[in-house]
Amino acid sequence: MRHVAALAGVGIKTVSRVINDESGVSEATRQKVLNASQQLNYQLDMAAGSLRRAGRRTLSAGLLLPSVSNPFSGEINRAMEDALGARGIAVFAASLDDDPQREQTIIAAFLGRRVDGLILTPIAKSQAYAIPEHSRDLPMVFIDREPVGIEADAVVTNNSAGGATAAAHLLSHGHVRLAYLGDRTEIQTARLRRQGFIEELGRQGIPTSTVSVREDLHDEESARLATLELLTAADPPTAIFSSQNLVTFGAMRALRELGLSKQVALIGFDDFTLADMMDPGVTVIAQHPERIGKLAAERLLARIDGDTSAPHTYVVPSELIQRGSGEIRPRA
Amino acid sequence: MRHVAALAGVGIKTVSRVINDESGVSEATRQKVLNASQQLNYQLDMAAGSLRRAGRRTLSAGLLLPSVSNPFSGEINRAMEDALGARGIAVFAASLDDDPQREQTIIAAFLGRRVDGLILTPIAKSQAYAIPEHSRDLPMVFIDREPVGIEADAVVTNNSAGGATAAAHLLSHGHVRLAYLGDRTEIQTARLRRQGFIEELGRQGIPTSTVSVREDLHDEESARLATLELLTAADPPTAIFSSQNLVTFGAMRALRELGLSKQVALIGFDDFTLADMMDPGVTVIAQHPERIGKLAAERLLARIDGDTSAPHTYVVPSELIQRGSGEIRPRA
DNA sequence: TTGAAAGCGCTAACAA
DNA sequence: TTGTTAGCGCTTTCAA
Repeated sequence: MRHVAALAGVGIKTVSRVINDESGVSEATRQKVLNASQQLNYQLDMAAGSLRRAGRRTLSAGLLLPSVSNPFSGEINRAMEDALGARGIAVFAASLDDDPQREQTIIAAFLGRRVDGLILTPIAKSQAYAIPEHSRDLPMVFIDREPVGIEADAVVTNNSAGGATAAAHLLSHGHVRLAYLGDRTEIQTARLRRQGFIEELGRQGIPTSTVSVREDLHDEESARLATLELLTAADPPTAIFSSQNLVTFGAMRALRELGLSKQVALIGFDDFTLADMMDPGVTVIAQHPERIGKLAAERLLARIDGDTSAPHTYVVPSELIQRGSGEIRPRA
Repeated sequence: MRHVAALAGVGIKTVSRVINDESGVSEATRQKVLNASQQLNYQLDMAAGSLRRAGRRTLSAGLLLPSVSNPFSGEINRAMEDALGARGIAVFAASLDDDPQREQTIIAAFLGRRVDGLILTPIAKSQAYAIPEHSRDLPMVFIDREPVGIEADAVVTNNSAGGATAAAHLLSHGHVRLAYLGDRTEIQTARLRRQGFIEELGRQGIPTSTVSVREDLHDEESARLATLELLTAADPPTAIFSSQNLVTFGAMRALRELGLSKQVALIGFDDFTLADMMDPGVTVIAQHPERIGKLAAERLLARIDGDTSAPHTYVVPSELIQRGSGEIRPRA
């Protein structure tokens, strides 16, 4: 900037004014500065600027996701980028891998970079450790899961309603013996999906004893094995609700191995690519990651802009998408 | 930092030394400083530090991808995060959407944040515009496609070899009438895949006239329509090579609509989730995004560390994965 | 309309 | 082993 000022023959503050599009610069001076800055290929250093700027905005935000390589996270990441990018905010994304330790490490790394805000899927049992930062005015929005031990905005899918929808849908197709295949029970969303599913069954008079619940399934293989066991036992279920993508995949594999894909109903939580190309197409309770991401970004921007209203949890509805597997009726 | 120094009753430089783990601080002083910094919940401001630090490292890097929401990019993003994160480097990722305009805008945004390096999938016809930055010592590594108009490291899949492998595989299963379904021809990788495919056919004596080439397919629907046309015309191909994921999906849909999934061979470039669960399983030429990402990150780190050897293009081999669709033989 | 001076939080260079 | 001073590139404040 000094160099530009020298070349243009003006003061450094004038250059700053031109570069930042502030008013109060004559057109002639403006042109001189613009020329000089082009000649020198000048690039404003945002970090240096934010050091002094009121509010100290760095125009960057941190995004903590299960893993940037998972499609659900990818959609959220993209929605984030679009919404924040429109305001000139760049986003640091990082993967948590279900590791509470990482959660803290990454947050520290982002704080060190003085991000203007944080959007995160909480992993640790409690986010109370973040209270000092949050109350120090660092905007935070939680997504997918509500935070524990701290009051902050959150944007989540209506997990229990999704589970209930799945239950009602299967019941309406005549099933009585049902199974729930769930992820690790320490995961809040998994618990809510189960709860919604089981409660709806209860409301409709299905005794708990005829519902098989298998949990702590966190990958395809464990889900496949659990499904195999379930279906080869005495009095197997005629319908399965799987609480998550990988679990759904495992269940699909087991059904195929047993030749039961067209006999046993299946509803999976989470939509996935090519679900309609399976045979039968896979009925799912779809989440809307792009809406979640967009809404979370909007909340973050509002907080950055000074919104100090009470923290609120925003719920994005899930949606039943019928593709065949969920509409299979039990054999007579 | 001043506050910490005051509270600990030491000089500011001593605090700096402790926080940055420099040597030459007595254990007693160290503890005093550590205590004070914990009490104040002190967080080092990296941006301020890099302003003065020799080399001006910001410990951040920029990653430009087709879209953070696409699975291939997601894998690369993840590999990047792992490799760079191990060195304390945080990554800004951004989506290009095949828009050359965006490419420049985003690069400018990253330069303004003084990233230590840039990893990018080039979109624009030429990257010559980046020469000033690159020669000004900004490390850059190109991935997926080689840059044009600038000399820099690149990490790419062996696209033409992948195309040739597909051709050879189909020929070895007795096909004579083949079709190539390609993405936009201005995309370098698409051109290379076609070239490898066609050249291998030539080498094995297949006349060009028996090869149907349909290009400029950039989404599922256009690929589906092209495939339908191809298969319902006179003398249809008995084998299809599709140059990209979405194109493969479109071809799969068309084959299914016509009831030809088990009659017409299909090899797709790019692996995808559930490819083995299709009926038949889809044979693919798989790329290795995680290897590409890792290698690119390593090259970037080497450059950041001062490697000044001549730029080089690294080739990551693709891999044929047989799952059934590519092993279908033509009807007698 | 323009610019000089101070200072953001930190590290380099040097002095004690 | 410790501390002081200068200054990184910018914006703020205030004066011209």
